[in-house]
Amino acid sequence: MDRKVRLRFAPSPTGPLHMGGVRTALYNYLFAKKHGGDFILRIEDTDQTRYVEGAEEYIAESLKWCGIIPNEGQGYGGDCGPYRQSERKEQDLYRKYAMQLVEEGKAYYAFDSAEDLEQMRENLKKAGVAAPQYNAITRERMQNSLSLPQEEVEKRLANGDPYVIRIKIPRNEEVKFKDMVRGWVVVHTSNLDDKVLFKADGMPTYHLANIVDDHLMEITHVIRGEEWLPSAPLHVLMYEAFGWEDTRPDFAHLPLLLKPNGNGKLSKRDGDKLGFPVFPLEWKDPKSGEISSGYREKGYFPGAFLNILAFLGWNPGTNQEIFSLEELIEAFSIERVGKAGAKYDPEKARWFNQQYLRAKDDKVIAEELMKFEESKAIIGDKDLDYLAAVCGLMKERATFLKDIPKEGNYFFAAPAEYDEKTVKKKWKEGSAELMTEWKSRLSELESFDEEEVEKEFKAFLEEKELGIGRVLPLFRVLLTGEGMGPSMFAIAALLGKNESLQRIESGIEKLG
RNA sequence: GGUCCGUUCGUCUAGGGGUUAGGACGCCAGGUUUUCAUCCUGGUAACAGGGGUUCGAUUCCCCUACGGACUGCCA
Repeated sequence: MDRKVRLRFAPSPTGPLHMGGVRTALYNYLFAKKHGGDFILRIEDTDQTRYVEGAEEYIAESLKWCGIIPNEGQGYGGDCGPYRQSERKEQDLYRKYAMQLVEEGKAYYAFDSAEDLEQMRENLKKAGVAAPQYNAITRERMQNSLSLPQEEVEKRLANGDPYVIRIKIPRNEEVKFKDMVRGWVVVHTSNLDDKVLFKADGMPTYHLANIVDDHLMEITHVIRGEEWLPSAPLHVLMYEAFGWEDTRPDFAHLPLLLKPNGNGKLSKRDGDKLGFPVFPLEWKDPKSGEISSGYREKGYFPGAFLNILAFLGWNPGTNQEIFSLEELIEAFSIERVGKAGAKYDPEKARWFNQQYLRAKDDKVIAEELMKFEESKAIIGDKDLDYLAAVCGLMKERATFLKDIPKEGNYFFAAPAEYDEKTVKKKWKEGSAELMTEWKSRLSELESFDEEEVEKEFKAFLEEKELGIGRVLPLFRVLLTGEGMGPSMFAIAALLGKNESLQRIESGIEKLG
């Protein structure tokens, strides 16, 4: 087979995409790009009852922010559209395929109501059956085109009685397929039930829509979460029923993302409870108005976010950990995806972002910083060059972009208060005089750059016969209000002569 | 309950029949630094348990335990 590699990401717009979903999208994207293939975005909105306002837009925006750009699909065009399943349904596409299976005896009509089904399950449970199924045995007692006389079926159909179409799972067969990450998986058909393929509302279920669309869109590889593993045998059976086994995509089921502490998979609820986002972008629930934080708003770089995600379940087999998207494409291979669930570690996520921050150009950081309103409020009208210089000094000690103006607020305004601990420890009798003297020394300086200030300071120390620890903290606290920070001489130089002198003066006044 | 999937330092993981079981995050200690951070050096810490197979098993097989997913006219 030398078909063109084509992968799709097929989320359903039932809420914001969470980080596990983004990882699935990423792996699909990486695999596609690695093999020179297509990456398609398809919207699986066959459940009208679960439609959530804004969710589809959220998905699109999230992928854009991450830089996972489909080259085909909803919002991107292509020859296999529409890419929204609710629109494909309009063409009666899915009904046609479901009917094909009915006509071939591989699927059947079922007329049972929700109550009937509930009743059946309850009865079976009472009888000691732990997992009641609609299957080869129970369907005999239900109302369907396999159990009812043909005239009755035709009558009901003609009558317009609501019905669904169920797949007729073959008896006593082994379903076998080779998962790209797990190897051979074998399931006996006696454990499978007659899943609904086509719903009473005229919509296909996930299973039907998924298989039909993957086939029509010529998908070659399906990479999805482990939660789909149990229904993979059903899908294999469906490809066989349709006679599409030759072009059936290969499957890969990804390990789940687990919550950092305790057990269970990472859920939407965990994030803000445990102090980290689970969503790429901030999300406001349209109904409850509840806000969930996002990586973007928290200050993560999209590249760092992707890097974090890539390493949750995959590794390159080398010691390299920092990968650009291009490098990920180059290095990715599905064989190196692990089988076990990965606990998400927010600490390591922060480390990744720190690495990205450090590697970035000061000017780029400065520009990106201006995108955050809260940062802009601190920065004020300072120009970009100044801001870039601040970033240069601060980025080594920051994890997020926004830390820079927050922790370096003294670059933008004179300190309003002075670090208590430092003042208590260092500001003593004679400190005011000492600093006044230092101030006059500074005022005589002709060029006020880092080297000059440092040279002058050293000379001052020597004259006074004082240790650096006696004087520098005073200088720092007057200029910044802090007891720690980057090089004092660089700070002074950046603030400039006037501002520095002024701060010393007003500081001395306040501290006495 | 049933079916399926999984199990190497606290976490992400490499490795794989004979290794001092490697790296990264975190943590700890030391060095550098005016301070904090960075940076450097070092340290802490793991093959779930039990049976096989084998000269030898963490690696292969089986069982147990534990964890997870699924078990909807949801996806």
